[in-house]
Amino acid sequence: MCNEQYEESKLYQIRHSAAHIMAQAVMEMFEPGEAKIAIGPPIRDGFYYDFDLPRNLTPDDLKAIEKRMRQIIAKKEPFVKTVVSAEEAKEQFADQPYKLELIEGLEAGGVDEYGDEIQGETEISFYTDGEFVDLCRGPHVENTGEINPAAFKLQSIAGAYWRGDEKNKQLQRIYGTAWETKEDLKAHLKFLEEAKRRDHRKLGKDLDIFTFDEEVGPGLPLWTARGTAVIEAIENLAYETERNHGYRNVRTPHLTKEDLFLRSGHLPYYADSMYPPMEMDGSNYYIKPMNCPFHHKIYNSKQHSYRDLPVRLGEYGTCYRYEKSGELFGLMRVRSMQMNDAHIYCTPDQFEQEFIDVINIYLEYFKIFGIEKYVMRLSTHSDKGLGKKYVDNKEMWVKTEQMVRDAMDNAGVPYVERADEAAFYGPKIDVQVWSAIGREFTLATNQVDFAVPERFEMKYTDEHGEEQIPLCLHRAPLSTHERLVGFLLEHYAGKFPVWLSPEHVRVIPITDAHIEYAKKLADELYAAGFHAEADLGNARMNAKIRAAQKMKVPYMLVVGDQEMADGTVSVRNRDGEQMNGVAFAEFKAMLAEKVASRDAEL
RNA sequence: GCCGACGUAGCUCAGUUGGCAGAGCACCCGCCUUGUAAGCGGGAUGUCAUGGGUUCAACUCCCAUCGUCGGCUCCA
Repeated sequence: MCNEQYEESKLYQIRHSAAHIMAQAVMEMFEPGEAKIAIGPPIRDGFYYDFDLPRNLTPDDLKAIEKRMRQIIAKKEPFVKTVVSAEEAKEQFADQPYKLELIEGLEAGGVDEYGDEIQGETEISFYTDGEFVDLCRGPHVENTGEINPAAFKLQSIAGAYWRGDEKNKQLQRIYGTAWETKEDLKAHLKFLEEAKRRDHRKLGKDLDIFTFDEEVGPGLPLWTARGTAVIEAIENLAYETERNHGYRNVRTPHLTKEDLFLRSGHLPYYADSMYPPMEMDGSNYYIKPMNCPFHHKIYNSKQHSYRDLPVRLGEYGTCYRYEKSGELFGLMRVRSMQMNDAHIYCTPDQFEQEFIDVINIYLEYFKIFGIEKYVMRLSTHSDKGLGKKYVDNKEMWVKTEQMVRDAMDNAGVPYVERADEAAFYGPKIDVQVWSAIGREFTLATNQVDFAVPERFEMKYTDEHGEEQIPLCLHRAPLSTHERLVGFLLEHYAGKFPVWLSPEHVRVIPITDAHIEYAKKLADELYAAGFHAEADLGNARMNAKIRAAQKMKVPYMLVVGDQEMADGTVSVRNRDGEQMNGVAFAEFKAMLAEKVASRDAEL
């Protein structure tokens, strides 16, 4: 459901009304004037309300609040709208500082009670149900009885900064979910359970892809042999694709003197998210949080003619960023990451083609991975951020943003624009994707950099023999290994296509008599470059098949007397399809073709 | 970093008012010699996250630290 439809739906009113009823129930828990209320909008699947309370809420409180909400619902109190003047509003909420701030915002105009910009006349209104009055533009259901008492549930308590600013006071937020029917609620809770099963953190453990260890440190994943197999398949794809698009690979160190990051301009902006420096021989050395400046130095290591451009330097570089502890999230936000990085140096004339070529690389990858739902987002600067978040050069911002728009429009690639989301050195196209369980991620990025080439004094000689400054593109179509594998685990629910699979094939002997043969086949497959294992454990064949199924191994080779006698295998795929009497050489050839083709089907 | 919850075997989890640390799966051993999603029997498995404290006695109560999770903030 798109936003506009949602905002006009009954469900939206139900959730909005449930938020009011919840606030009412919370207010009743405290002495008059003790509980301060902030805002409480509907959100996807539910609603929340923010409170400033004399004590912290506990999970037990949620049960009591739910109970009280059901009592309010039973009263069938009508929701009544009253349009008031700013003065009346201030009088009503004299002891509610957050509401007063909102009213002042409404009075000043241009901003609604959630801080979003609004157009047209600002009308201040109340919604009243029973004893409870809230500053609200509505709409709501007719009366509290329209909320199904069996179709809502309070879910969690969280801290949330007033107006989303960490300099402000942190409020207590209660999240709830509300639906029209009990069945809808049950379905939603079931979906949440299902999402847990498809969570990359669980799948990563079950499928033995990666692990974290407290002694190693938070946000520092360890890739197992199986995980590394997946990563290497991705790297092969990247190297092959980039080769086809004219990239050259480079390699750079993990450490550098601070001078480099001072020149790049990163240090003043990002020192907080870098690991602290190591002092050595009178210099401060930093572990690299990005690869860019190294590539710039490689560009600068020799002269360039316009005839050499574009120069495209690629590297799967490992970077380290000190993400704040609360920001870490499985493989999706980590402190060590290997980026599918590359920098393209080109003339302004070449910009459009280069930019679109990067977009085309995305599209190639999305096709291979079967990623159908994505949104390209053009992130632009904001004037208020100039000189702070953004390089202070408005002319270049406006110019490069238009260059990106033109490139996207001319290529016919749809995108949305979002202001105040750019990198500090230029506008960018981020690609948002959604995993199978609905989680949104920025996967790929394609960034224009008009600032750094000048800082690094990068040059090329044009056809008139004059020195020019190139443009730079930063791009990471496959994101980082960490984020991509995390995403793909959820995207495929662990059922990797054969070419990406951590284990292509598992050989299963039927009895002890076939162990040697099974081992021989697995060794031969491994030597031929496949990820092959033999299950030689003390268990029945059926149990071994079950184990392989649970690991989502695409192919199982079951071998017994028959197969040993005639040099064949019984091929079973993870969809349960079975082919008996396949010559081993034939299977090997089929697997080789399957892996090379990157075919999604078994 | 902030608010809150949680941390017991490799995994998933139980553990009563403070009184001998448990189950299933996995693992190891044995039996069976098996034909496409769990054969049977036996066995080993713990710094109850870490460090303090209270107590005759702490997995259990208190404090601190570390880590994870749900959010907020952030994501070059």
